[in-house]
Amino acid sequence: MSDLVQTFAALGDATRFAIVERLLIRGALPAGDLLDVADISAPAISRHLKVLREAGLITQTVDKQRRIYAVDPAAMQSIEKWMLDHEAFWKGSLDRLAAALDRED
Amino acid sequence: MSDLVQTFAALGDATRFAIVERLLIRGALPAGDLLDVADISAPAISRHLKVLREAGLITQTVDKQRRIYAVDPAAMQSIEKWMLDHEAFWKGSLDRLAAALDRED
DNA sequence: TAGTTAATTAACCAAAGAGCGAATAATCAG
DNA sequence: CTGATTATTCGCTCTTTGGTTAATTAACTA
Repeated sequence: MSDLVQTFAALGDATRFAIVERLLIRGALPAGDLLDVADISAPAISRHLKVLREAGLITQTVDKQRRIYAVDPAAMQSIEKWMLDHEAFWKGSLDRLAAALDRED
Repeated sequence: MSDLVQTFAALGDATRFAIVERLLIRGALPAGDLLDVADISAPAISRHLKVLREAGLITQTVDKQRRIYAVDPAAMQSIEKWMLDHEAFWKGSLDRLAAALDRED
């Protein structure tokens, strides 16, 4: 599986998406501060964190008995790169659509 | 499940990702021109197309007995919007990293 | 040392997902 | 009408995934 596919797969779960969003908004957080993103058990959250880590979306640093998680900007950049690689197709299509809508006036 | 999560989930499969990539590069194609993106049966491809359609990533138009598929630019744009919404965090982090690397010279 | 906090790993179960071959639907060509 | 083409839906199996509770690891507190 290509890296990007794994990245998308990791984001394709509501709980993991919520974890990433919170980390994007609040910055680095210990696992304990992520327990309430969904109404599931701590082990379940821990497993989601592992999936995100293995997909390269988040990094883990150890501080005493705490594990601090943060989004890895490189993963976000790889998504952005893919979008830019295909920008010519989808962005142009939107421009043409906007132009078509304009002409309807 | 939020629309965006469903979009990511749809892209988080190697076969479906390959279908979307081909459609981005070549533009609209009939189902038959997508059969060889993976070494699986036609029914399997058909099911993947259905998942992509239900996620809003591709559109289907009927032409005689052919079904023509194309990427929906709106789906791509919703991904791009999410990236931009959080750009301040991850893009800034990369800038800071680049600056730090520059200072190492 | 005993107890508490923070988080993970282990063992297990149910549901979802991805594959196949067979059957079906719809159109086209003779 | 018959047969070929294009693509889908159906019924089934097998694997993966996401959840649970219980047990474990590691560090802090008194």
